[in-house]
Amino acid sequence: MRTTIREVAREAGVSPSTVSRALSMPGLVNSVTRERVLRAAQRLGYEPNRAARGLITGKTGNLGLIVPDLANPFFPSLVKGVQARAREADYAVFLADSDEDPAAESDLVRVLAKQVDGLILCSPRGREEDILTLAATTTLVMVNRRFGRVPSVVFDNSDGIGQAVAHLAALGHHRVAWVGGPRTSWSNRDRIRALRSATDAAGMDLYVAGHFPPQFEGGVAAADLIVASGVTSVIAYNDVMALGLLGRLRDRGLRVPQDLSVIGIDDIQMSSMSSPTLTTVSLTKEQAGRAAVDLLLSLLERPDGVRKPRRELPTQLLVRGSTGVAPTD
Amino acid sequence: MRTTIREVAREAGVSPSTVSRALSMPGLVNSVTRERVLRAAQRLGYEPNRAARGLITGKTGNLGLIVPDLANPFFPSLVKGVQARAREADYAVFLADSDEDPAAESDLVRVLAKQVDGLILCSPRGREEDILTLAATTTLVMVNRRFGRVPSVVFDNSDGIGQAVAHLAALGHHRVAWVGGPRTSWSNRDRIRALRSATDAAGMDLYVAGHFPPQFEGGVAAADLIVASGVTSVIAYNDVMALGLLGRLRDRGLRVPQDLSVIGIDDIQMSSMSSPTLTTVSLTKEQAGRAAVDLLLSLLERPDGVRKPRRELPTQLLVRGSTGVAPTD
DNA sequence: CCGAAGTTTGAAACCGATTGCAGAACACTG
DNA sequence: CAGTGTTCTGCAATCGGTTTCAAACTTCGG
Repeated sequence: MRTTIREVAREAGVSPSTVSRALSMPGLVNSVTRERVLRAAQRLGYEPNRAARGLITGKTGNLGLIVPDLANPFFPSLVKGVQARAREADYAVFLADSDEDPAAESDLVRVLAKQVDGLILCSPRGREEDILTLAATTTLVMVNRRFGRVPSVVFDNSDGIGQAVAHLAALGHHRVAWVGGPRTSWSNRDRIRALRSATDAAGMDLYVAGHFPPQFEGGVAAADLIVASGVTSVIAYNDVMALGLLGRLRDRGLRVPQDLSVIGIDDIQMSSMSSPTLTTVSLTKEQAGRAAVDLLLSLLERPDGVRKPRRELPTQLLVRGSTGVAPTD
Repeated sequence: MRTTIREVAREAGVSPSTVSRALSMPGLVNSVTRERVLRAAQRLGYEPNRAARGLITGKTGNLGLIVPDLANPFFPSLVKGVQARAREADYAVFLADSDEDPAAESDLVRVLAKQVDGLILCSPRGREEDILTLAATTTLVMVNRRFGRVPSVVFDNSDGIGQAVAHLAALGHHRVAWVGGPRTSWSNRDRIRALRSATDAAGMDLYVAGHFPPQFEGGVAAADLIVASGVTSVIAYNDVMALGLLGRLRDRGLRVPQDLSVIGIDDIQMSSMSSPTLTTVSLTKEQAGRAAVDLLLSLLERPDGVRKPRRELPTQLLVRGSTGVAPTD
């Protein structure tokens, strides 16, 4: 049986109220009494019961995190960041994986929302109105998506993709292809917009290969289109797809980067392990997790007066082995 | 403000006690009353407050899951399984990542243990006595490790590795190397034991290349030892290491599987995407997550009388592109 | 038709904390 | 020394459920 506040009170010779105050509003209790209480609590190994506290304060001390697919290597890093930051702030994290299923997602959200103080939601494809409804009743932060006044943490795709295009231009490339992710994904739209303006500015030709599932197979599927299009360089929606691309290109006997330069986005672990290693726009995924928690916590503290309910995280091109000078042909 | 049991009671014209009973012990209340209560609850969208319920029942309805490193592709699958099964049983899951740090781990455990009904622990390297102490005060299930009477879910390494050795033997290999994982990891010890008895039985020579970190770099580091040892085949502690091995072998100009056959263990996604694709001992990771939850829930129901507090999951060799007939030389 | 047994229901206590309110103790002012 | 503030502490109510206990009402056998 766990020790209760009453036992601590008895041990310290004070009332439970005093114990409660000594622990959570130390200023309100005489310093010698406080000392006595703290020692008693220490001696008995007392830790307040969160459920009981939550019952009266209305706070649970928990955060919820919903991701579409943990198997996608982007998310574990994010989760780690959320986890770590939440722990520092003494919050515990409920994790839910919606398996890319919007229906499951809204169920999860509904169940989870009741048990947490706030939610972090990665829902690249959920309907905007659903999210708005949710945001009206729950404190939430979106990751990797932005619309309306919903607080969010996103990456500065523009900057990273700008760097990538500049890198390709510097290597003498004039034609670049885009291997797109899911049509409905916010970040896919954001990235292609960024890419368009970068290639326009650099005077490069852009070939858009359309939309593919954001998995290895998606990259494989896109490869032949890319080759046929006659570009000398390609940027993929994410690293996993870029790796699929590399695999298929190798199978077809094309050399990367001699024949074709390839750039991914994300900087997942595997991208430094492929051969050639993958040049990629690195996203600070753990940072994003931490930032989302920070934002959420400040929203919980003062629901209205948060200066910047939208955070944008830096991105950085990492040049590795999959990009090289354009073929002279 | 959420609707409380009292509002439902008023709406249905009964007392709160009756509402409580109608919902959680339906047999104890008259069927027409029950109907009325259920309809009222429905109408008001009532959902019991878990904290309040937990306060009196002593149950939280939550499970805790502690993994050493989410970035290791083995774990996301496990987490998904745990998640999915827990949701079916109407439990929520607290996830904690200990970052491979045993000290952090015991902190996490202590914090988490108070907020959950039971814990699932993946702690390949934690001290046995710590885990035993913990098991004495908390209902817990270990995954991928087994000792004492602590309930556990493990894989049948023996079978899978037996299949791998038989496969190699059938291809004409007589010498096989083992690329070991962390010295202190339980599954590493279990696997090498299984491998020893399989190679002995098959009359094959076994070269043990020692211990390496269970990451890509570990496989890279082991590669040259393997080559120098003159074996024709190699089994790695896990897929990530096997991929590292493949990478380094390619860099050195060796052909897989013509010069050397490589087998991994885990069947992570990436292993079907490498080139060559990786022959591997497939572990049913999601199954393991589900099994751990099942075991945990049955332990919670009847703390003593669980027939089999240790579950062993099947393993299956998947033959892909990285194994072939032994070089004739 | 009465008493015993069985059903249903509600009142009230309780889980373990927090907090509004009021009284006690003490210091300070005039 | 009375009067007025401060500071500190305890009582009791409260959060939203569950559960014990007993009362009220049925049902049934004799």
